[in-house]
Amino acid sequence: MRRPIASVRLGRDFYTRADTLAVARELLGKRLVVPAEGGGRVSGRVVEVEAYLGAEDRAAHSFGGRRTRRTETMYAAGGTAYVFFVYGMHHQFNVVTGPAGRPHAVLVRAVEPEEGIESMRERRPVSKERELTSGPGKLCRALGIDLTFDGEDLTAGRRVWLEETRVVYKPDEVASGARIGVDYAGEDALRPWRFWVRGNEYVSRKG
DNA sequence: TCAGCGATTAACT
DNA sequence: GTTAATCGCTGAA
Repeated sequence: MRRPIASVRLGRDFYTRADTLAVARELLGKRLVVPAEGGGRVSGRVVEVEAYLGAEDRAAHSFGGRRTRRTETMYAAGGTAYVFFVYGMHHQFNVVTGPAGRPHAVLVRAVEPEEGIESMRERRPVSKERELTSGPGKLCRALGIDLTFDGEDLTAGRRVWLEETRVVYKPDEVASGARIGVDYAGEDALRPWRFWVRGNEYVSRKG
C-alpha cells in the first residue's frame, strides 16, 4: 500500500507573480493532475518548461499585444490553462502567468508519470515508458488534454490543476537554455527561457 | 477567400 | 540524419 499523495493545489498567488521566469523555474517538480473517470487521477511531475513573455517576446503568440480568438486566453489572469493546437495534430498545455491583461505563459514540455500510467498507456500505446510524456504533444495526449481545456481555471480543481510536492530542485539540478522550435523569433529564439531537470529521462531533448 | 506555416511527433534511411 | 502527417491561425488579397 503506497502512501497517498498529498494534494495541495497551487493557489492564485503562485501564478500571478510578476516574474514569469521565476514561475516557470518553480513549476519544475510540481504535479500536473487530470482527474480520471471513476475517481482516479492521471498525473505527472513537471520536469521541463518554457516561458513565453507576452508582448515583448517575438516567440510568443501574444507578441506585440496580438489579440485573437486563440491568444485571448493568454490575457486571462495567472492560473488559467492556455491550450492550443499545432501542426494539425498536437495540443500544447500552458499555464498563464501574471496579472490579467499581461499575456505571459509557461509551456509545460515534459512530465514524469506518477499516477494513472495505465490510462496513459491506453491513450498512447508505446513500448517505452519514457515515450508517454517526454514532449509537449505527448503529455497532452497521455493526460487527455485537448482544446476543451483551454481557459480552465487551474485554481478551481475541476478538470486540470497543479499541486505542491515534496520535491524541490536545487539550482544545480536545473538547467536552462534556448527554447525549442522558435527559430522564427530572431534574437528572442536565443533567450534561455527553457528550464529542465538536469538528467531527468523524461526531458524532451538534451541541450 | 486562401496560401503558407507552425511552441511536434513518428517513422523512416 | 530526413520527412510526411494534418489543420487552425494568420495576414494578405
